[in-house]
Amino acid sequence: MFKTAKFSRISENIVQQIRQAILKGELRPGDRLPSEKNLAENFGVSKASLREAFRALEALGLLEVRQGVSGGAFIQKVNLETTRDSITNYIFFQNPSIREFTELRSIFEPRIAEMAARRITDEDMIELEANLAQTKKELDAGRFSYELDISFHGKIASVARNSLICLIVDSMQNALVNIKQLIEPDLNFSKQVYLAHKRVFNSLRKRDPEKAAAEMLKHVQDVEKGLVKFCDVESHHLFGTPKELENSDP
Amino acid sequence: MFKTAKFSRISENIVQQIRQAILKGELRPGDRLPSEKNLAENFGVSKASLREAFRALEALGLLEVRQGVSGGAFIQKVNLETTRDSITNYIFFQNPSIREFTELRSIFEPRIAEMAARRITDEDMIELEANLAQTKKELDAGRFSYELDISFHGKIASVARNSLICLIVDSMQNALVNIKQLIEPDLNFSKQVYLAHKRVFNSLRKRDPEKAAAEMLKHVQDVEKGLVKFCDVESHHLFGTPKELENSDP
DNA sequence: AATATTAAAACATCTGATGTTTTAATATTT
DNA sequence: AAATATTAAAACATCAGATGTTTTAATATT
Repeated sequence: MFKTAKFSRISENIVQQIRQAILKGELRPGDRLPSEKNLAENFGVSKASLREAFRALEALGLLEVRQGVSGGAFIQKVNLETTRDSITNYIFFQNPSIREFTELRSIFEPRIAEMAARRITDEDMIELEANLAQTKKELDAGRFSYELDISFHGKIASVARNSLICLIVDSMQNALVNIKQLIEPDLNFSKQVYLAHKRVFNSLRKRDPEKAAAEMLKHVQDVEKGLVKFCDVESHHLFGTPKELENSDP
Repeated sequence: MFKTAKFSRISENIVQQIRQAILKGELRPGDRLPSEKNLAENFGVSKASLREAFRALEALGLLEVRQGVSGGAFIQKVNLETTRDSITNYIFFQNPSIREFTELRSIFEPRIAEMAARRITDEDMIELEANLAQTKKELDAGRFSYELDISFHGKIASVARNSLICLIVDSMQNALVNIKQLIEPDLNFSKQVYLAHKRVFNSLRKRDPEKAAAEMLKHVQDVEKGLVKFCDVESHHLFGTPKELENSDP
């Protein structure tokens, strides 16, 4: 099934062969690879090298290795979390300004809200309402839940019925959490977010695309203002000033 | 510097410790970790386990390991390619419909063109012009270059001066290539793309945001029509029908 | 000063032994 | 017969140590 490993690093060669087999459709989610011992023999490499390849494939989200008698290496569908984490890593080093961030969100969040207003079902509304109720509860207890914030935007994205959009929204939201968690949660800010979410929801309930888009745009822009206020006002960057991230030799 | 490794899989534990150290700013791009031997001793693990962790970190784009006397494990900035490949993997399994794809591109490509029209410099124009000239040359030779297509959209995204937008455009464009390469390049389609790019460029040159947005929207929608025509019209999915991707037991 | 040689640092790979997890199969009990 | 407990084997996890390869800084030579 596989060619003998050659070229530079063996594990990398194996990773590429398996990734290609997946992209070509020869290996599919759920498929189990032969046992370490057998596969190492097939590839003509040692167990150690094969295991290094497995760790890389796991990091990419393409493989899951389980112990036990019915265990082994199973091909996996790459999931949202893996992809989002990769994007978060990238954004961390890119260290975009809050302006860049808001610019992007201003582009797609209103459009998503618009789409959601057209496509929302009664079940979706129930879920969003539950989210708002929970958020209110947290707020009354003096807390702000990042999970609920992510989940609100994520739910709207999912109502738009577009998996690509879901990925982007989730990733951006996730990156935002990384900054928000560094800030002491300001209760007034939290309340503003809650009220904005509520206004968006009301527009969705009325199935009013234009209003939904307008409310969402305002929300995104208000969040930016909040972020700029809390963050290092000099830098306006999410993960510290660019200078701090420059390379240093001790 | 590092705690002794505990919990489930040792390599995963090490990956998390190093990733956290990076996100906390304790490790920065260019930093060199101690040698395999020393670091394994520090962590209290075997060389094999440490190497597995290294392979995972390399897959995530966070580390580069080099051989030789001045070699070692160096922390890296996660680059665009790594992130884009991760997104491509996700999109492969998600297998979005061409409609979803176009829907997303319709949202941001026009806005990007609009931004580019406001921010474009003379140097940018020269680069775009060179891209068009090359595309024309290829076209006259009866060829169509995916690289040039990617590069055109990528360049406009870069003119918008927003790294997040660059990532998204590049990723989507990259995923599109995966499908386009499966299709025999239709010369008429190629020519349409070229002419559309030219119209977008002309709007940018005139620094006319509205026109640029309108031309770009039309281009994206025309590309969809082309894709739908070439692809399996039944499925309208980029990577084969969803049925084909279902799990199978041989 | 330029070039060739060399030696050492650091990773790359392999082998084989031992330990741990998981579960299917079996045995036992109720 | 059904529920429960036991067991054994499959498969991965980890380790230790030997050997090989790459790369380059240091040295020697021209």
